[in-house]
Amino acid sequence: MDIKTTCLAILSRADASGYEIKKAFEDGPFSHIQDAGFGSIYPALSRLRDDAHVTVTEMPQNGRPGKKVYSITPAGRMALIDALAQPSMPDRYRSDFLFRTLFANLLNPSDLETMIETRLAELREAVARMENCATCADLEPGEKFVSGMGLSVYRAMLDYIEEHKIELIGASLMAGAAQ
Amino acid sequence: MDIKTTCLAILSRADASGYEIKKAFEDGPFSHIQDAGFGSIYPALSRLRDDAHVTVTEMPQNGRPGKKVYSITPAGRMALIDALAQPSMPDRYRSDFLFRTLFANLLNPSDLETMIETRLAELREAVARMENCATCADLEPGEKFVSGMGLSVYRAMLDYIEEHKIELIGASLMAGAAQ
DNA sequence: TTCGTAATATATCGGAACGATATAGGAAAG
DNA sequence: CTTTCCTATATCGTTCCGATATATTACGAA
Repeated sequence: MDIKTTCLAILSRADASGYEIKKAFEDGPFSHIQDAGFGSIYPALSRLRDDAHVTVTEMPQNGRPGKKVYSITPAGRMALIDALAQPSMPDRYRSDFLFRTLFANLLNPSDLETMIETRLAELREAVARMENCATCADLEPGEKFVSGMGLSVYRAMLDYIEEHKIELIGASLMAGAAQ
Repeated sequence: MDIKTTCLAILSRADASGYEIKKAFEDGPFSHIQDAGFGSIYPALSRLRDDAHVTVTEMPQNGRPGKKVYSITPAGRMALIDALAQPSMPDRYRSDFLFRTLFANLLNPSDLETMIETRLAELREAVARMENCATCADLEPGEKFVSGMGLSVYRAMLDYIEEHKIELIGASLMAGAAQ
């Protein structure tokens, strides 16, 4: 899914500025499954404007740099529907954390343990945040599905690490003793 | 984790050609957590050679374009250990599939169902492949940990989609009827 | 009060990475 | 016998992303 389509999709829900699109990637239901920085969003919006898939309305905001609100056009909506109907790219997961665990023998055990505990804390926080989500009751079906999937996956990771971390640390201790 | 470090890590296990490094990303224990194409690997190897972190031995292979076997140097090993000790980047997950489900209302129900069944088939195949893994018994601890985590996560996804797909398709049918 | 920090807001640059593609011989399959 | 697949290296253009620059408001701390 390229960034142009992603921006179009967000704009199909509501008009937004580049900044608000960025926020949608950070906080909203997209946060766990897509990401984009300003360096991707602004060029994408420019190209979408060139293609007449969005229009821009500049709103002078008393002093502050004028807020540029982007709106999807009918042509943009058609392009979006077309792009969404195409076969989807396979999911991609990149994990520095897991890559490092593969080379746990090159890490000293205390660093490894710190790394694991940090990850556990992050996962616990993510799970807690998603469980106590105030707006979770009145989400629309698609958002509920994605959010539920996220929670389910985070729980699986959390449980797995808690159950098996001891094996990993044990192996690291033995590797250190062998040297 | 940049590609240079990733290549170094693979070379720390065994000498390899660029092609073999690519295969390690496709088949090996790395396949689910890191990826790189030739367009990333070859420039990375060139830069590693410039930094004296690897050496190259060209093996003329009776006619075929000479195989270039890369070996990690002591300096490379130190750079690797240094890089592995640094705090890890947060995991990143990108899913076209889940992004599309967020916009299920823009898809027609039969396309949506096809998409979901395709994903279920992929997940079932991945789980089956990991369960019947011939070499799983004699994996080293780090590889066992990562592989087990992968299996656990794939199962969680599979179960979740099977349990909740009906809600998603139902919502899509209603959206179609409303139009 | 003044200072610093965070939030709002847009935008660009350079480098890293990726997909597609070119090249080429050997092996296996049809 | 010919097409396709596997081994193997390499580059090119596009896309992407992190870092950075700029500017104003607001709020709390020193």
